[in-house]
Amino acid sequence: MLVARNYQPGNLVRLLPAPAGTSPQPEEISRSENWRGRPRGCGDAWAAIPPEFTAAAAPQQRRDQGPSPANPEVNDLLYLFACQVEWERRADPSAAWEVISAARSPHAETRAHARSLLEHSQQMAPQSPEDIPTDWEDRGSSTTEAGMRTPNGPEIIESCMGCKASREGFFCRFSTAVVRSVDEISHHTVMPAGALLFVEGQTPRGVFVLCSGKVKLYTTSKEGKVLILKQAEAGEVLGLSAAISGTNYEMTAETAVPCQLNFIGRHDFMSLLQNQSEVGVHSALSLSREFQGAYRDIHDLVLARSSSGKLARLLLSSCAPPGILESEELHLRSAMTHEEMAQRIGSSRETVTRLLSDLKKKRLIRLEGANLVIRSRSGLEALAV
Amino acid sequence: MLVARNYQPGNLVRLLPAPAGTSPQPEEISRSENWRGRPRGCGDAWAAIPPEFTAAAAPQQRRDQGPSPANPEVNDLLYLFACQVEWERRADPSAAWEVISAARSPHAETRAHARSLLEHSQQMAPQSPEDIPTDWEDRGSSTTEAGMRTPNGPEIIESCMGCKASREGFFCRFSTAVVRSVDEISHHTVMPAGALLFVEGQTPRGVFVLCSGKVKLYTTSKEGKVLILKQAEAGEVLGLSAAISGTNYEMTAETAVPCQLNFIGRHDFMSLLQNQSEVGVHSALSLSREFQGAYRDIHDLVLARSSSGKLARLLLSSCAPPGILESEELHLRSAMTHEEMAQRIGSSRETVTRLLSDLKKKRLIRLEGANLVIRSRSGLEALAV
DNA sequence: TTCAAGTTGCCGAATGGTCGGCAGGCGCCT
DNA sequence: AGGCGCCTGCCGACCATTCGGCAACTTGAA
Repeated sequence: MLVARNYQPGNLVRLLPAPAGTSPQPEEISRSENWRGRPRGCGDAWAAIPPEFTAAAAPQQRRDQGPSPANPEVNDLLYLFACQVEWERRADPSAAWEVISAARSPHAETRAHARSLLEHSQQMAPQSPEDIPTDWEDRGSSTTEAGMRTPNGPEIIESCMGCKASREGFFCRFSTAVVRSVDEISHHTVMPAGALLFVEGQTPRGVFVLCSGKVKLYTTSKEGKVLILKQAEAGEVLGLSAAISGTNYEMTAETAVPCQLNFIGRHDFMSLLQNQSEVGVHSALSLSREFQGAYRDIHDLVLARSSSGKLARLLLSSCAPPGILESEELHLRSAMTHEEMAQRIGSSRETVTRLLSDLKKKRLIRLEGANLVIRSRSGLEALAV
Repeated sequence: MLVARNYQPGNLVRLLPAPAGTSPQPEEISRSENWRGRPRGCGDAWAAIPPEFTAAAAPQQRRDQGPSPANPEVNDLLYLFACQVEWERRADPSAAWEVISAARSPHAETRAHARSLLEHSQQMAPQSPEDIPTDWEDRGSSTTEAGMRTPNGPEIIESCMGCKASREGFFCRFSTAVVRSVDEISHHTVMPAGALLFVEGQTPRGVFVLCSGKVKLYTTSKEGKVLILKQAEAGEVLGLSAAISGTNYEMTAETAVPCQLNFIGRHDFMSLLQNQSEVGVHSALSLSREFQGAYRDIHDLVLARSSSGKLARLLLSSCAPPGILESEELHLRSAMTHEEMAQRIGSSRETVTRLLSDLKKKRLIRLEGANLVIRSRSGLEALAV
């Protein structure tokens, strides 16, 4: 079983199979290693690529990019590919981090490319946790706050047996005997915000039970456009459908806040599923809920006549659930940027900005500093159709 | 167990809970009873409504329709509502048929309204098969070919035990013991094309195993716009997620061709699910596949930059799977109308027509009478991104 | 404090899609 | 055969959305 580890704030942690394949294991990348405009944190990766590989890279990039003559980004893309090759050939984690970092680049094209590299590179069999590279922790030391150990993080769950977090409706609400079996095959981990649990297109390695925290689930189009499908809450399972059906992950899972997670390898999970009917029932129930949610999303996203309805629905759904004691005014500490809202409703940043100012003009919403106030809940509901 | 029944060709059969609630059971409506412009088949339903109910209907309609003064359809909508009331008050199936018929009306508004009525009316508990109204079969006698018994229909499956249809990958591919349990709680039925198995928004009554045939699954927006989500093939289960999670059906299931179906009531199914881990595994597997398909659809439908890509993908997916011996030219006996294509890609008929003529101009496709020939598979694939 | 990056707001131009309508053609029913 | 309804194809107009770019502002890091 993996030990729960804590990371320094200010670092990005990535869960990746190591180059030779590995059970999910956290790796870090300094946030100051900004992707665009040449790497700072691991500038040697580029130089380390043998010439024959960089040469081979060129046509590969061209094919992916299509005919884009005089592309100013071609060097960056070449660099990315080189990192990828380096990562696979030499098991160099710094090269991997480079690619991962690029996958979050603000530039759609770069993002799309990095993701496609990630997708193809991670198709490896899981490996035992013992093979964690010894230098993964050293990476953190280059940042300012190296070595700090979760100053005020949540309580760490070491075992499912005495778990306080599990509540009614949680996937892991099994009978004691089953919890024990689950615990035996579990890998407990803590992830900071921004960690990638799995990437769209990867072969499934297993399932993640989200003990606490929130995880963003999204897909990316070929052009790099992002669609946020849902935000998973504590008690949900992630990657279940891919693990069960054996097909590639259909989306990417990224922690939105620091999370407690419990990883179960696919093989272990499947045998549990076959032997304990309770697990099957819970899985079927979780999948059913997810499925219904997915179809509700399709309905809302595809059949909506305009974006304004989708935006209104998004605003309503991101504030507290409609209790009886709700007044018309609803405050929501919207940490969402316009960009993120756009990604949730399958639209563009521009449209969201325009629609929000429309709503402000119509006095349906109001801005109070960083957070948004719904002035007329019923008005929004009318818009949401 | 319900007896497998056969119906006359040329009739529409609807699976409905009878007004007092019933186990799913087929009812018929003559295709010649065209909905719009006043009922022919059951014109008495309108007259039968007591005045106080038709009066009450008016504000109800207004609320649903919003401010639409001088609406020429308001009479039709009133009539629909009256049928609905009649159906519920007097258990008059002919009134129910009227509503159902309207749900397939070519007019979006009428359709939307009828569906909303259906949704709310069918929220009743299932009832035993013995309560089949005695006159349901008489209805068929008003049509030209009354009494005919499947002249050339498929072989009728009476029991799962000796079932020849079940193949590898079918949901019902259980071990012999489980098949026997399933068989005991199964209701075997045959449905002609156009039967509604369940309607979006209904409370789940159970699951349908599709033994043979094809079933269209779709959702409808408030405005009556239809989105065809998928076409289920033999061996799939329908309504699984709703039955398991207990939430309302998230879509409507309508047979596209005559189908052999096997209905299992929700209560029976759930106890089977809890007792037989095999059933849980199969359910989880089916749900996983459906789920992945749903997310693939979201990805394709929402993230596509334009409709042309979606249309190209639709054309490619509706011809034979890409075998190795495929030439560039692919014939597909497209029984799809432009309207239906539009509903599959979440677009409008107009757009599909225009895109198809574009494709013809670009010599990527060709029309050979009723069916469509793909002249350049690779060209389409390039479009499909 | 200063700089850099990200976020927001706004503009005009372009585009792709929808709406509504109309006419021709085809097949089905009477 | 005639009539009817549905499907197709096409038109112009309109609309929402997107794109690209730019400037002001906020925020966090150096």
